[in-house]
Amino acid sequence: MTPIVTRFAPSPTGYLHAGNYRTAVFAYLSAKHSGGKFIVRIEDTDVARSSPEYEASIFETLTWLKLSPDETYRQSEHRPRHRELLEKLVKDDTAYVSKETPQAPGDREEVIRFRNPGGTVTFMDIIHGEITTDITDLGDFIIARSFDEPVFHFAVVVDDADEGVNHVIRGGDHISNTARQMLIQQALGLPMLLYAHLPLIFGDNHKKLSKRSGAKPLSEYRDQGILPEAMLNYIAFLGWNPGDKREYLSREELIEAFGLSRVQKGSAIFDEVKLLSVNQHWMRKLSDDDFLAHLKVGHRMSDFYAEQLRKAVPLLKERAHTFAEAREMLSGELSCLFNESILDRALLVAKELPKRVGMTKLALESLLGAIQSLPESLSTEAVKEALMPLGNAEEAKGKGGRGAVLWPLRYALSGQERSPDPFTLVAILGKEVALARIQKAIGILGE
RNA sequence: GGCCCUAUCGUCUAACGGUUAGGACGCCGGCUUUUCAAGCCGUUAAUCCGGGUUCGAUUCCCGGUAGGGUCACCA
Repeated sequence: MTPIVTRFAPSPTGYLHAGNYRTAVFAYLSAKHSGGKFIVRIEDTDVARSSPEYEASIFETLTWLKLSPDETYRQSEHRPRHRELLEKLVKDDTAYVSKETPQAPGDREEVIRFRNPGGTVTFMDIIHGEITTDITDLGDFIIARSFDEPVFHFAVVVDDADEGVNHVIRGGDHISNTARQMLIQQALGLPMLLYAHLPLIFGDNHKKLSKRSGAKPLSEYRDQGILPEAMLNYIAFLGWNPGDKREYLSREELIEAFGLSRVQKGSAIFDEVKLLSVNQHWMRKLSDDDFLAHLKVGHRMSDFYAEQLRKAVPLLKERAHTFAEAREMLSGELSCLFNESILDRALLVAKELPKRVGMTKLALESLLGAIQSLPESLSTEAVKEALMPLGNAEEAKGKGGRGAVLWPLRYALSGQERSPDPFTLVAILGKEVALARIQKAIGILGE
């Protein structure tokens, strides 16, 4: 297979969103799969709208997502070359300087127009097959505002040729631009390119994802704690699949499996819920150390906190879909692992009081003994083994069943309606803390 | 509106012209260490419509419908 040299060509007029990113991903994957080149070219021909801030943010996001380009260019750096070819076209009379009546602010009195030969242009699209466009009603389209200010269509064609691009992989919204670009290309005697117009990605509103329609900047997903692996995996599967049953592929596996031939024709809707589940998958694959690093909780923490945090990692992996969510859990449903003053007397009493304070107290007291005789280093399994008999005994008696002892235990330890199961709590809290909390609960019940 | 593109469960998708139309995510239900989460099991749910071609169309062709894209001195 011939190596694919392609480019991702964002204009620095906004941040990257999932729509842009997906084009970048498919281009990147195509290039890497074939052993070719992935070029990033900043299309900043529109000086008025471009900004260095956006350019920086684009590269920053690309770096986060690990889509490193083999080469990068800035279109404005090619002005002299654009001018040279613009002059050539005018000299050949395939383009001409045209007097204009400005229609809008910023419009020039003179622009360069391409002589439209009329008729139709047909090209073979890798994804869609043959596409024919009628160019007659395009008229003599503008290719530059002046010799030093080429318009997108012109600059793209020239740059692609100069950079050795052989495949144009871009969003389907460019289909109608292709004909005029090919016209310029032919006039310049440049080599033909292969085109792959990707189906668009829609938002919930079933419209093309765009800044305007409120597509989130990718940086927001980063801040939310979405992993680059997850983003890549999810996006790659929007409009493509490997042809087998696999759903979770790493970067390397994606590069290996990717091919434009399996790209979907129809557009797809970006589904955050699915993204979340893909992210959870990748979070779980992280080592505990890496997980902790991604969690980014305060650098200065007590030894106790650090130790508890480490023990909480398996619980977080089990529960959280993002790192932001994990952080919330740390101060919410998992706070009982860190905070000493979690017992809420009102709740404890309210839940158990009306009928069976006595029973609850008894259950807690028997638990006390059982935990006392536990070894110092605890595993959830060992705790369960030691404490379950108490629950089973209760079960045999009927009435409240295991819940009659398990629920008070869990509640005495967590002080919360929702928490990890009681055995895990004992194991993570340790004997000393567990005993203290149960004592305290007994005290409250005794009042 | 002109031109162009597209059309399988709610969503992402699979299916050499022959399958009980499969999977994943979500939803719903059940089980489990009477919570939450996770896990396991299960249920629900789709070939847009109409014509062809064919022994046989999700699949090929045409028409319709619907959705989308594009019609800049933005990219």
